Amino acid sequence: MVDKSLKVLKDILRKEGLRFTSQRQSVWDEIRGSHEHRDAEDIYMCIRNNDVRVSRATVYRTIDVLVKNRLVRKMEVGDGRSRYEPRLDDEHHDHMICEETGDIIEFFNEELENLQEKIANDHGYTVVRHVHQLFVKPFPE
Amino acid sequence: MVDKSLKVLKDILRKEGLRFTSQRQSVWDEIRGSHEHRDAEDIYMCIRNNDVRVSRATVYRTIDVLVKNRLVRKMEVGDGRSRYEPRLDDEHHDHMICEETGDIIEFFNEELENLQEKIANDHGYTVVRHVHQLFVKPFPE
DNA sequence: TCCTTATTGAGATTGAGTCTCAGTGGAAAT
DNA sequence: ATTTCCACTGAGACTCAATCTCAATAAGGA
Repeated sequence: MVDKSLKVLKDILRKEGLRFTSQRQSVWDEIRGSHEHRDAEDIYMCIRNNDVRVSRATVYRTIDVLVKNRLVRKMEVGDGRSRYEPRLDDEHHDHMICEETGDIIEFFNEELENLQEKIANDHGYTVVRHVHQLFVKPFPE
Repeated sequence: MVDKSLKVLKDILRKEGLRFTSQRQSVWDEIRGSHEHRDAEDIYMCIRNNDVRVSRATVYRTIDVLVKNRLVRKMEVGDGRSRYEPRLDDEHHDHMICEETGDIIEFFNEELENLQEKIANDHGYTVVRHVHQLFVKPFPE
């Protein structure tokens, strides 16, 4: 598990002609280790709390590499801070954000995906990626 | 047309207990006058170029009022600058953003809207608002 | 081990957006 | 029309996430 993820990272760095460093490993480990949707500062602080020396700049730089290589997904919730989540398995999902509790629920709907592609096609395009967020509230009762 | 939009603005300001000022009128006129998706700096500069004295702070403050009162829709494209568009008629639409040309195409699909609500309902929520953006590219050839 | 050069960290910088506060002006009351 | 109150404005300071700079460090191939 750990070794496999490590290999994934090393392979990507090699492919990109980048060096494997302990900082890059720490950032990847930190993001991979939880499925929450975390911001860069949180990731940075958690790494530091584990007594690993790393700078904010390196955290941001490493995240960029991970996002570009699809190991991490970047998302905006609307408060100015980007959130990150690992994407070990390549399954895709969208997000439902509760405006009352801040909870983030993941969902996936095949029909929705197909509909999107159809709409794009109708306009002469094909979908490269998409952002779909439902800002919701619990049913009254 | 102009008078009607002006009345809409005045009504909202009155409702909110706010005063009608020439700056607020300028900001509303500027946004209302084009259907493009513009950022605050662009709106600010265009007003200044029309020889109207207004500050960035006032542009931001006025946009907030307009957004809160649903005269203007705010959207993020992912580059850190919010974009704004007028919503005179209350029709809703989503956006398709071409990653090659930067073109922004508006679209609306009833089926999509219903599907979203259904998905939220299945999780015990109701949709308050949503963000749906398709980042697309033209079909090859 | 040596050597090249990518990487790092500390801190400066950027840039969108917000805040402060003294001066201005809208508009209600007279 | 004048007064009076207090919301509004502008200039610029400030915030905060994210990026950049550059001297020092450390991969990792030879």
